[in-house]
Amino acid sequence: MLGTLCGVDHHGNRYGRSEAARAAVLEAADDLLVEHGFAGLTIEKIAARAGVAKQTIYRWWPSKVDILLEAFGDDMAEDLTPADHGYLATDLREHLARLADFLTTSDAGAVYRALVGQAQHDPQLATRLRDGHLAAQHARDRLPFERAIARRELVENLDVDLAVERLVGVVHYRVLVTGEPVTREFTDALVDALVLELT
Amino acid sequence: MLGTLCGVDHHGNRYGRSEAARAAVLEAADDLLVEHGFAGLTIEKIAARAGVAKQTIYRWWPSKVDILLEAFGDDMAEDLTPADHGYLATDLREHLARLADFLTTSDAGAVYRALVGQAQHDPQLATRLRDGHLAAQHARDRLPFERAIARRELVENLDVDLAVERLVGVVHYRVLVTGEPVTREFTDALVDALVLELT
Amino acid sequence: MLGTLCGVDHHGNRYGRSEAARAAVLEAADDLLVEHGFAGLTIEKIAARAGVAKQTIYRWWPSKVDILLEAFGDDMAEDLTPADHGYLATDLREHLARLADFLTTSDAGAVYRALVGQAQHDPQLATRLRDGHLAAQHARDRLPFERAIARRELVENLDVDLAVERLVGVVHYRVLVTGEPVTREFTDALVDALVLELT
Amino acid sequence: MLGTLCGVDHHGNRYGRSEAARAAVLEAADDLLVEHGFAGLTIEKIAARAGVAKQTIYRWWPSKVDILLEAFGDDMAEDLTPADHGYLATDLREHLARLADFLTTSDAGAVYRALVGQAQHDPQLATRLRDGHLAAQHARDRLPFERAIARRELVENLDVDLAVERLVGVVHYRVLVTGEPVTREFTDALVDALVLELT
DNA sequence: GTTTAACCGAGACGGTACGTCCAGTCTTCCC
DNA sequence: GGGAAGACTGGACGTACCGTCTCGGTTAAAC
Repeated sequence: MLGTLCGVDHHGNRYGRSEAARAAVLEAADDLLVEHGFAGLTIEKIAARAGVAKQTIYRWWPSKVDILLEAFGDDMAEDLTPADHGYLATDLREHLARLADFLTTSDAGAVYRALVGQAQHDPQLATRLRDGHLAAQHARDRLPFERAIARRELVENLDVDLAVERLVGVVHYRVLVTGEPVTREFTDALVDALVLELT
Repeated sequence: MLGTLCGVDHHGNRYGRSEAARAAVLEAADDLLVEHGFAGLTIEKIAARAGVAKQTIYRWWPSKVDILLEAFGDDMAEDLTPADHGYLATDLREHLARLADFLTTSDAGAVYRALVGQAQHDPQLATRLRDGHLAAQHARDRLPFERAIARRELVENLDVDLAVERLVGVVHYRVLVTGEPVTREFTDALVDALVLELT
Repeated sequence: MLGTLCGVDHHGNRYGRSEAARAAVLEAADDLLVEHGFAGLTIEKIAARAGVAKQTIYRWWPSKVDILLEAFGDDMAEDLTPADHGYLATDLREHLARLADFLTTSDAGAVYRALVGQAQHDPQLATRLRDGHLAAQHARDRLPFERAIARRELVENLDVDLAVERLVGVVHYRVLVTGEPVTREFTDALVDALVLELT
Repeated sequence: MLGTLCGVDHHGNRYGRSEAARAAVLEAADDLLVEHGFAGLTIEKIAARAGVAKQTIYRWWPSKVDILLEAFGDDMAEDLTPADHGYLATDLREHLARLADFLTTSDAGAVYRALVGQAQHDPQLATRLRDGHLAAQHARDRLPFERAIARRELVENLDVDLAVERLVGVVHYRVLVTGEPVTREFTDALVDALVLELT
C-alpha cells in the first residue's frame, strides 16, 4: 500500500486527548490563582471549576505546579521580548518598564511570582523553572546589550550577564522581597545609572 | 541588654508558659525545615518532634510561619550588621559577601528563603516580614553609605535606598530566582562597579 | 493521696471516645443498609448521615462490615433466646417461628443477611461472624433439646447438633437461597416432623 | 437438543460477536473470582486479564454478576442431576454427597456461593438466580422422591418440596452459614434419618 | 472488487468512593 | 492556668473503578 503518512500507525483515540479539558483546566487554574491565591489553588477546585474529573488532571499533570507551568506557557516570551529602537537606553528603559509591569500587574506575572515562591520550597521546580523559562528570558534580556555592542555603543568585553542582572535583579527584588512599587521613575533611574556607568 | 535567661519570670507551670516547650518547638521547626523542606513542615510533625501537644503550639503561634518567624528571630541582625572599616568599598565588599553567605549557606538563610517564598502566596506574611525584618535590615544595609556620606566620601544627596537595592537586590535575584552561585568575585565586582560609579 | 480509683492513671480525654458519634454511626449504618441496601452503604454516606467526619469512622472501625457487626450487636441473643414452656414441640415451634420472623422482617435480620452474604466473599468476616455470633446462637438453639433430654422427653444420646441444623438450616435455606416465604405453617410442619421422628 | 455449536449462526464479524472474546472474558472472570475473591473481581481487571476492551464487556454483559451467571452456565445441571439406582436411600445419599462436593470443592460451586452471597445485597440478582437456576435444580432434586413415589416406595401425598428442602437446606446451611465441613457421614445421616421417617 | 456495517482494541472522559493526612478546635486530666 | 494527650469536624490528597464515549482497524457480507 501507500506510505500511510498521516497518523503513523496509531489507532483508536489513544492519542486523543481532549483539548477542551486541557484548556478548561489551564484557565481554571489561572483564575483560581488570581482569585484565591496559591493556597486556594487545589486540584479539587480546579477540577470542579473546569468541569473536569480529577483523574483527568492527574492523568496529564503530575502536580498543580505543572499546571501553572503549562498555563504560564510562553507568556514571558510574548510579553518580554525587548524591542529594538536603536538606542541602548531607550531599549532598556522600555524593557525594564515592561518587566515591572509584567511582574506586578499581569496574570501571567502573578503565576510567575507564585512559581518562584513555590520554587523556594521545591528545588525540582526551581530547576525546571530555570531551565524552561528563566534561561530563555535571560537570553532575551541580553539582546539590547548585544545589539549595543554590535553598534559599538558598548565595549566588546562588557560582562553582559552582570549588566542584565544589575537591572532585572533589582526589579525582582522589589517585586519579590520588599514589595515596594516599581515605578517608571525607578526603572528609568536604574537604567540611566547603568548606562551612564557603562558608556 | 545582657542575656537575661529568657524564662526567668515564670514559676513552674502555674504562672507562665514553658520555656522548654517554646524552645523545643522552635528547634523542631528549624530541623524539619532543613531536613524535609517547607512542605514537610506540618504542625503535627513539629508537635511530635518537639514532644509537645498541638494545642500548645496553637496557643502560642497562630500558624507555622509564625513559628518560623520566631525561629528566624534576630539572626539577620546578628549576622548582617555591617562593620565599619572606614572605607566604603571595604565595608560593602565585606557586607555583601556576608549577605551572600547568609542567604546561601546558613540555616537562618534557609528559613529566610522559605519565608520569602511563602510570602509570595501570603500577603499578610509578606507585610509582617517587611515590617518586622526587612525594614530593619534595610536600615543596616544603609549604614556603610551613611557613614561614607558623613565621611564626605560620597555626596550628600545620594539616593542611598537605590544604591542599597542595586547591591542587595542583585544578590537576592541570584539566590531566589536564578539559583546561580554567588561568589566573592561576583559580589566584589558588584560593589566595585557601584563604588566606581558613585565616587 | 487517696487511691484515685476511677480512671486508673489515664489523663487527657485519651480514652474519651465520643459515645454520641459512635451511636450516630451505628444508627446511620443501620438506616442506610435498610434503605439503600449493602451496595448503597458507603463510609462517606454513613459519615454524612451521621454528621461525623470520615476519620472518626476510620479511627474506630476498620471497615464497613465492622460497623455492621457492631450495629448487629447482641440483637440475635436478645431476639432469639428460646423460652421454656416445658414441652419440646412448643418450645421449638415458637423458637423457629421467631427465627423466621427475625430473619425476614427485623432490621437486625437484614443486617444479618447482609453480613452472611458478604461473608461469602470475605473468609475473615465469615470466621468472625461464626465465632462471634453464630456459635452463641447455636448454643441457644440447642437449649430446647437439652431441656427435653433433661426432662427425659428425648433420649440422652440424641445428636442435638444435627437436630438443630435440621431445623434452622432449612429456614436459613429459604431465607438466603430460595427466597420463599417462611410461614408459620412451614415452620410448624418442620418442627412436627422432627419431633415425631425423634420421640 | 444436542450440543449445537453455539455460535453456528453468526457469520463473521458482520453479524456476530467474537466467540474468542466471550470465552476469554468468562475464563478471566472465573479465574479472578477463584484467585482474588469477589471483591477482586472488577470489570477492568477482567478486561485486562482477558485481553479485551472494557467496551466489549459492557456491550454483552450488563454487570459483572451477569458474567458470573453466564460463566456458571449449566454446571449445576451437569453436576447435580441425580442418578437412578432404584432405591430412594441410595439415590439421595449419592445426590446429597455430590451436592456437598459441588458446593465446597468445585470452581462452579465457588461461583455459586459468590452469587448467592451477592444476591443477599441484590434482590434482582436473587430473582434471576432463583428463576434461572435454583428452580431447575429444585426440580432435579425432586426426582429421587418422585421416582420413589412412582415405585410405591413412598406415599403419594408426600410433601416432596418439604422433603427436598429438609435435605439440601441443611447442606446449604453448613456451606453458607456455619462453614462446617460437610462430610459423607453427615449427608448419609441426614438422608437416613429422613428416609427412616418417611417410610 | 469495492463498499459497508458491526465488532474489536484501546483508552480518555466525568464521576463516586476509597483510605490517608493534616488543619484547627475541643475537652479532659495532671502538675 | 499551662501542658500533654488525643478525639473531633472538615477538607484535600492521590488512587481505583465505574460506565460512557469516541477513535481507528479489521473483516466478511452485500453490492
